[in-house]
Amino acid sequence: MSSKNFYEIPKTYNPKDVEDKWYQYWYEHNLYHSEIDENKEPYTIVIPPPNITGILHIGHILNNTLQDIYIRFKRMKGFNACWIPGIDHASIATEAKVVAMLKEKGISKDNISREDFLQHCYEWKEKYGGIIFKQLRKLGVSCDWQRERFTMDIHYYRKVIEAFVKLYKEDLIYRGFRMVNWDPSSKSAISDEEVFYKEVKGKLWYFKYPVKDSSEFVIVATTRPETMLGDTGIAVNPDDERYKHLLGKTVILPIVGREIPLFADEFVDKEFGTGAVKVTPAHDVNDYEMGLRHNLEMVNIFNEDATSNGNVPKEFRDLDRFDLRYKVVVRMEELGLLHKVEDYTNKVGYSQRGNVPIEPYLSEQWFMRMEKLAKPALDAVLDGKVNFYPEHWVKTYEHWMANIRDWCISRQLWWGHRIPVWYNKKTDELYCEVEPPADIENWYRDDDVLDTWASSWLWAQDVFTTEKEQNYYYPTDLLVTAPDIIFFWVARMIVAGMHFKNEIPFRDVYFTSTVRDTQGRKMSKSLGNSPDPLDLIDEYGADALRFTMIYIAPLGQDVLFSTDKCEIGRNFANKIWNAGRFLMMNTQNITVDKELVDEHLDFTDRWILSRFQKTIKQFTEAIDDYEINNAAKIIYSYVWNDFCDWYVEFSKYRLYNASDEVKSAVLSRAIALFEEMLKLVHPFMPFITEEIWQTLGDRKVGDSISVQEFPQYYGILVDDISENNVEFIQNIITAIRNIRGEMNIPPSKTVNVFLKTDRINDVQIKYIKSIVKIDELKIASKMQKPKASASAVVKDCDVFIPLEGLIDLNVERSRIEKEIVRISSSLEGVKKKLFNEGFVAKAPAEVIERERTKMNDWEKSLEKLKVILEDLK
RNA sequence: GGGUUCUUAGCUCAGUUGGCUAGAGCGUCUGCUUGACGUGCAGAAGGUCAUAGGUUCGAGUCCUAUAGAACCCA
Repeated sequence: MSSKNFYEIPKTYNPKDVEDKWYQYWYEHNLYHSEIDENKEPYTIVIPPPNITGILHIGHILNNTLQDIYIRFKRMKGFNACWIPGIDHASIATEAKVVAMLKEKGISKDNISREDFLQHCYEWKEKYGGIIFKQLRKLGVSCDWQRERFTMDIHYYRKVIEAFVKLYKEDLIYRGFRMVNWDPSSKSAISDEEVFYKEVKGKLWYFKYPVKDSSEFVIVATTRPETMLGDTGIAVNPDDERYKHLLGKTVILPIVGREIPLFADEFVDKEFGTGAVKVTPAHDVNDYEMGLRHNLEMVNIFNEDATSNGNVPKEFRDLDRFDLRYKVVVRMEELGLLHKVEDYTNKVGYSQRGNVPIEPYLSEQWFMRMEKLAKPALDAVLDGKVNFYPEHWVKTYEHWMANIRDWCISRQLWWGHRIPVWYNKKTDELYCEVEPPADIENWYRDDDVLDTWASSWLWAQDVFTTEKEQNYYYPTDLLVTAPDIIFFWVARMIVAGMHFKNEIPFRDVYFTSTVRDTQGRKMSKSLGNSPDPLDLIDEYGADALRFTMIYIAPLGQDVLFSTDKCEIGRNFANKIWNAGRFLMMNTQNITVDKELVDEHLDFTDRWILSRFQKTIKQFTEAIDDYEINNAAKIIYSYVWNDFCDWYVEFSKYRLYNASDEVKSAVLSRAIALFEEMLKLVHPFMPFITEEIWQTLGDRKVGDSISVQEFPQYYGILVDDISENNVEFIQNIITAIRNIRGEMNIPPSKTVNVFLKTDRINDVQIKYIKSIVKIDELKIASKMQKPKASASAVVKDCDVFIPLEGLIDLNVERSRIEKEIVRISSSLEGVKKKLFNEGFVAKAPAEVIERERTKMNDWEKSLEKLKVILEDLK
């Protein structure tokens, strides 16, 4: 967009021509690299590291646009802005992908060594791990690419291991044989947080268990008949009269033939089923607790993949748990012991990763003691050292932290940070250190790796590799993330920060909206309702997508997204483009210095300067308060309404009529203001603002709008008198347009306008005439309403348009009547207030004053309108 | 079952410590090849702020209850 070739500037903005070009430029000139600079205050963001298995989805767009807006804004504000990108090794997800990939090649994980398997994982990471960042570059993110990190980097890996060793030595990590959530698909334990509950329509089977030495049966109800093979007791509520006579007796477990006790336990709900429940301590959390209380045998009937093992009768072995269920039910029916079957809906725990029902399973695992660790992390948030936006997440956080349970951190996987524990082959002695034991041949190492979240919890601190860097950049300033990982990641990062560094990891946390489709459903691959962000960028441009997302995503609310909403951003980009196009067009035959010159300043100039100052202030405050979509609306409205609709239109009068000297001053100022405006827009729309900025002046190689100083607010430029003067003519212009519209006066037709006012000046008159087509403009402080004219009453001015032959008296009468009704009802409200003694006595003086002014204005208007109406009769 | 949030124009949402003549975008209707832009310009229609009480001079805003929706935890 250079002044030399205006006629080549396309009428519509085409992002494809510019976006990749400028990203390349920023990258080549290394504009977003940060180094320690003691003279500058740092502003730091660490990216929530995407999984190496992930691809870009619409949620990433929102999340990363927000981060980019803050980092660009702060950079322009003069901070040493540092945004650290990186990726997560995603232990369980990646291992599943690699296993599947190997399977396709005919390789089984069981047949290759751990080292070979890890080699495949690293190859996978090299191949796919970077994809998401290539995609993010299309979005324009201003990360510091020299600082890209990976959770398995040597430095980071070591930090994770050191943390484990430290916690072990502090007795905050222990090993134990416990019931855990078992994922049979990955054959690994998972944490409580990785389980989600699904409502499943199933059955409730009623089995008859014969009481020993009796003809009686006890009927138990169960949703999981297959587990009966592992039953070791029957429990009833101690208050249940139905079973009191059976307490202390034993029952013969059908199929198996095991003799199991019938006992009483408070836990049993008399209302559920028959009031008697089978107890399977090895395969149910509650039964496990009961088993411990009553010293029951624990019979594990499953292998790691949830097929039946050798602890069940021969013919039931090696069956998948669902086949086993079928077979048990059939056998019970054959035995005449199936009492009845009911439909039953219950909630079943599923593995988040494998999407299969989890199996409560007894195994040896590593756990982190959370209670003590959680306390300082909870306080940090409650005391406001860490701030959540929106604030209401504090309660969720508090609830979780206050009821926290020990965290199962071991995973039976290979890909990840291997637990730094060795066992002595002879003595079983346990050795936990960062470095292996010296006599390594006498030891074998724990096979397990750590839960991925037990590595990423150090992200905010250990992406900085030296102490000096940590001291400078840490704590970071802002974390932008989705609320669904508040426990997984946010909470644990605060725990890690407080424990290892005695310092918060970040000051502010921005929880993003959930992106949904227009029917309110979450975007998901399986629903196919998730548009590919790259397609959107291709169709609308990255700037348009960024702006749209922010514009429709208020803090703390879900956002309903659809492809066509991108038009908001695309149209806005086009508007900016054309405002620039207009200004450049006018530089064709005139010399301009593109400065905010003082020469030939009139009230419209002072008005836009004032409006711009207020916009800077409101915009900056909105960003500081994390009201980011409000900031988008503020800049949108300034650009579109103030700058384009009014200021540009005002400027045409002088650009087309005035002397070269005046033209030059007007244009200089307009361009300078436009350039300042671009800086406000830049954090939202980096590409188009760079494109226009670069061509608006002669820039040095390597210079960029993204490193210019952000516009400052100067209160001295706020000018309420000029704003009032512009509002005055805006009201008059709007009134004239309204009459023309409602009276169906064709645009080709010029009209005469009479203004009854005593406050208008010559300059204002010229602007009015240039904007609305007027033949004759007659102004007087005293005048009679001309015959057959349409009228409007605005503040300080009556507008009359003589319309001999064009006026429809009925239309005009109803216009005026409508206006009378509108004002009357408002006036009534104000009068009610002012005649209320309580109001006058108790309301603040300024409020009363405001109401009085309103009443006076409306009374005057009403009076005039009534006279006008009378005249029409 | 416990917790959090929401209910304002046809749709999606603003509305900051109560002072409102309740706003915006999209959509709808009318007119417009006006020398930046039809991805545009101008004008218009459209709301008893979920319901019922309460506090207050004054409630979309605060409190209580009810109804409905969403999410999180068990």
